[in-house]
Amino acid sequence: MSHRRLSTASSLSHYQRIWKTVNLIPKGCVSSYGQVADYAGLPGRARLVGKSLSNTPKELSINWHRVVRFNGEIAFDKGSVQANKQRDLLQEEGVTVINNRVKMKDFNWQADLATILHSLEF
DNA sequence: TCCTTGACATTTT
DNA sequence: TAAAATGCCAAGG
Repeated sequence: MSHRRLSTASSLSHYQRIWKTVNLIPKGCVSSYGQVADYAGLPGRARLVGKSLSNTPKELSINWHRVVRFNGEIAFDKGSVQANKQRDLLQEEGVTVINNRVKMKDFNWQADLATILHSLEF
């Protein structure tokens, strides 16, 4: 194969960019699907973030639990196995989860541009 | 190529 | 505060 291009604008696929961005979220912080999409260079593609996380290969070990909805709500149904798992993982990191929801004002990740630009190597 | 789905977001009722 | 309507667009069938 002489030349293969995974996507039009980057050598990284959308999924790979998303996984990489998610792993930039610091311990003890959370981010929203839309925010991750923006930082990954895919504005307006929040749903794609969810899709890529659901398709994450097990061997990649992504910090999926640090991604919640824009209002701080955990995306899974309250009381579901997945929601409880995510809540436990977050609380282990010091993130308070009350009624299936995180206080975004307190825990939302504020990334600086330099971190993003440096980490995504484009 | 068309149609549906989705771990979402924003605006309007 | 809550629910509904809309917008969004890559993937998969």
